[in-house]
Amino acid sequence: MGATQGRRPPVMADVAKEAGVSHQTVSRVLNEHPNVRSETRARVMEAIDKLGYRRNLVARALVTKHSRTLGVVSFDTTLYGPASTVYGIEQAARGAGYFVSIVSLKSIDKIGVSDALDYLADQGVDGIVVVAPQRSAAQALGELPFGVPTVAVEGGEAGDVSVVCVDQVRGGRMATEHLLSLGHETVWHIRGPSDWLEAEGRVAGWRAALEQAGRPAPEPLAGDWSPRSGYEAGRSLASMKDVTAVFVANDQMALGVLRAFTEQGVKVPDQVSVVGFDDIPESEFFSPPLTTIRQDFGAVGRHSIEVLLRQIEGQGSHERERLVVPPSLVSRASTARR
Amino acid sequence: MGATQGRRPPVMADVAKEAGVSHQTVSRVLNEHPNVRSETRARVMEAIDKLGYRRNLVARALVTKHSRTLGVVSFDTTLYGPASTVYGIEQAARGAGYFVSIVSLKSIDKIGVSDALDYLADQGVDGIVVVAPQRSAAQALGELPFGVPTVAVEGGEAGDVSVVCVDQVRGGRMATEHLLSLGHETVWHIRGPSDWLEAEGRVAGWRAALEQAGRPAPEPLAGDWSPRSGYEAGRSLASMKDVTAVFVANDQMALGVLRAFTEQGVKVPDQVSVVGFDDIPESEFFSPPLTTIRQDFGAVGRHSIEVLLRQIEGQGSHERERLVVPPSLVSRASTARR
DNA sequence: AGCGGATATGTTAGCGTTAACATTCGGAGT
DNA sequence: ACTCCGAATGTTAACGCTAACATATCCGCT
Repeated sequence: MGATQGRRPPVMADVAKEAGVSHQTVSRVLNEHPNVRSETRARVMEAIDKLGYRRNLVARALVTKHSRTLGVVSFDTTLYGPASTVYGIEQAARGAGYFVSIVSLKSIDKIGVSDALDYLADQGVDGIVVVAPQRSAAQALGELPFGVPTVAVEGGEAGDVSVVCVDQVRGGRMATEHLLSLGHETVWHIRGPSDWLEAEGRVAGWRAALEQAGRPAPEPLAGDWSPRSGYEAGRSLASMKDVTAVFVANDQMALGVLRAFTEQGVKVPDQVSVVGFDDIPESEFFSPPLTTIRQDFGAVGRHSIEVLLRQIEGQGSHERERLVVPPSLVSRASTARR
Repeated sequence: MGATQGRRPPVMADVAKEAGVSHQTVSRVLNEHPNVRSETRARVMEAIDKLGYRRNLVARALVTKHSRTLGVVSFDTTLYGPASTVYGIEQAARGAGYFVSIVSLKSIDKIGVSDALDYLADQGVDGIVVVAPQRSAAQALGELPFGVPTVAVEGGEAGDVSVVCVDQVRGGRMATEHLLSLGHETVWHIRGPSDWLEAEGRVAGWRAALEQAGRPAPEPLAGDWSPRSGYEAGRSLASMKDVTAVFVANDQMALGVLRAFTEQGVKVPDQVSVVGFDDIPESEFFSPPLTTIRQDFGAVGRHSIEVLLRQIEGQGSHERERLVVPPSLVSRASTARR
């Protein structure tokens, strides 16, 4: 007995005593303050090692008012797109020395997003990235809590915040132009849900490409991103005679389309060419391997963190940025010359 | 001038003054302490509303020593399995009033996991879930930081921690028995990487089922979970005459196998039956739709949080638990009677 | 009236860190 | 030798909250 060396983890004062300095000097060593004699520094480091001291980041956050934690709000991180984006965000954030706190929403309505933002703001995050691919989510960004810097990913013209997104319109255009360049008369489209900004963008690009080429735009078929909805749209398409090219708004639905065509004896790409969107890892091994538009989710994640950190660190400047990542065409065997 | 009503967010003392009570009473209201007159409570609530007060969780964490944050360490959350598990964890944690801080590792080596654990421990998390599907990751759980409660998901016989996992052996057995019951003489296997516990378990189940039926076990083919590796293994298999049934260790590789068989003119399920593992959303729309073993990732996530919270809240009890989630067979069109 | 014991509130003292200011010390400059 | 300055260190006071203890206040009971 005697010494109060309980199981309590050591604090700065313990290290200070061990090293024979004041706790403030320990703090200086930890924060790499220049004005510390290197001999003192060594002594402190030794004491830290000996005691197994770890600085208490909570106490630090209380006084500095920076938690070095970023919040991420996303929708269904089970899907490849959101999962990849969040992954990119997390990697970039950690690289910059920030923790990442995640909130995955089940349904992404305005209330859900607002709640999530409040929740994160309460926790004291230094900034927030909202992966807001739906219009309703983007709208929720209007009322942000208490000046927490925020960036929207895929957020369209979201409220008053910076946005990082993939150029969906351009992607839709690329897919369509690729098919037209192969000699197809026109291109059908299976679109995503109407409240998704990405779906809108892809439709717009598709329509623009057709218009520019002076081709008629058939009525787009509605899907919900799921393979099943693609399958159902595919069955409709299979029964029509004049369909030779289809641009499907994502790879999962394209898989459903391929399945439907296979069942109906429609040969891809001999009779119909198909282009998807996303380039999920499976696409290369569909039957046939799918031509698709690749989105660089990793880049989106990285950029969103860059923009956010710029906003956090450069306190004053309130200019909202808008960063657009270009998609790219990955040509495989599901498309052929007419 | 005069009043110091700057842009500074209000603190408890401000609310207290506004309501004409002490800050402690405000604290009691916030923490739903019973001994507060309902009239006082109302007055405090009103003041909170009026000032737009939000309690500072960092300060709270400093004094209570509980951050109400859980850490999650995972490997490549881009993959469907990990992504789904993490999603389940996050939902369950938030439901229980905890924040979730995520660290996604690129390569899951022992050092990576150790670093991640340190990192989270520094941040002051109340508990940690490690999604440790690789042996090397599970080993890193041996040296845990400073008594932070920890649960391993898919962690095998991980060090000294509780484990929640899917019964991989049983899954492998189910897949194999299903094929044998359809009249196949034996079942080939395309396995996952050897340092993955899940891969091992599935191999073991497959082997056990064959042994029990007194059938010869062919040498398993090696894969790395990717569709490409499945494709390559599939090409080998396609060139052999006596292959009529294949159990593939995950759905992505199974997709590659189907692709290879299609290319080689091998009909599934007429000539060869194929069973996968995971039941990813795409499997139902492969050509043909894939028979597979479903893992309930959501349940795994939920259970891991339950176990972890039990460990956090019931401080004393150190019994490590082991919770096994059963898989289930999803029968589709890629398997047929011999 | 007086007392015990809930019930409601206030006061004080930290939690472990950094910021701000105070102090000491060793030289360079005159 | 003396001043002055900057480098190195120490001391004190927050940060915003909860825990623990202290102080009313009210009620029923003898």
